[in-house]
Amino acid sequence: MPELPEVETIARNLATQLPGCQILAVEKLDWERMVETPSLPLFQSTLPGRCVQGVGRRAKWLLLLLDGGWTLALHLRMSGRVGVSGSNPSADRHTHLVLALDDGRRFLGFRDPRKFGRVRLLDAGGFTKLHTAYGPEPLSDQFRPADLAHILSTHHTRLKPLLLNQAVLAGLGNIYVDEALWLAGLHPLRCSTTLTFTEGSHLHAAIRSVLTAAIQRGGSTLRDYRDGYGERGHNQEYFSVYRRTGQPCPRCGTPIERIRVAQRGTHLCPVCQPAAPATHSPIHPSPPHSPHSH
DNA sequence: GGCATCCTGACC
DNA sequence: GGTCAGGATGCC
Repeated sequence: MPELPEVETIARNLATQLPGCQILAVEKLDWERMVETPSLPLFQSTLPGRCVQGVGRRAKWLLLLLDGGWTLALHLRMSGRVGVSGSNPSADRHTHLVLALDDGRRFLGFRDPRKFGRVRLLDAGGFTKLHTAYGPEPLSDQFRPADLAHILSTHHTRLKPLLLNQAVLAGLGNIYVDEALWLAGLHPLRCSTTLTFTEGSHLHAAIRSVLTAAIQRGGSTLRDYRDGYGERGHNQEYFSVYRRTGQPCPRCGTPIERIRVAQRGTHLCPVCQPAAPATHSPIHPSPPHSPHSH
């Protein structure tokens, strides 16, 4: 599920509700593999009594900044959902972590039907490691077109897998890569080193535009995603290509195509995003048949 | 790079 | 029954 805009939306919601709250108890934890670090006993014993001092986000991690220098980091992966509620969500079979807050009348719940979600309780060192494991934040003022140009020129890779790589650039997932590449008019299989500086600048602008608009619309809800209040996002109503196979391109009317790139469903306009030029010097002459049969 | 794997649920 | 799904990792 959540990519940068969804996690950012949740973080902003929780930032209005959680700071100042105390974690009373770990009310429920029934999927132990969810906790990556530290050991379960330490996780269970460290949380009670901690106060939430702030809420943030790094890449697709939701960060609850606690007193004592601890950070509770939540990764929602595909189907995770995090929210505060006034009733205890422990009875729900898909809610695997519940923290009782304050006097026990409010609860922070982490629901995840697919059980891919992960939780880490980090000390200051772990917090630093988390930050350095990821590439730049695309919406940061520090992220300039030249920074993307440097990324593109130093990786000899197709655009989509490159942009999905969190260590290279933080926060993009399958939806927003497809949308950004369409907006920039770039084919997902283009090799990053073939882009001109102008194309790279367009991609830089497209990434920021797509993410900013999605945050303004509260994220994209396909199925599981809800914001920190349990509300759906509505950015999915504005998709240009994502899951719009066969529907007209908003720019030129050509039916949107779906291909598979890096094992991910990938959506594009074959006219606005011209096919990838050769990524290597052509050792072999052109193939005898056009790859397009129609 | 490709592929399997971690899981459950929805849809055909 | 098979296929697909917003993510990430590990193993050729």
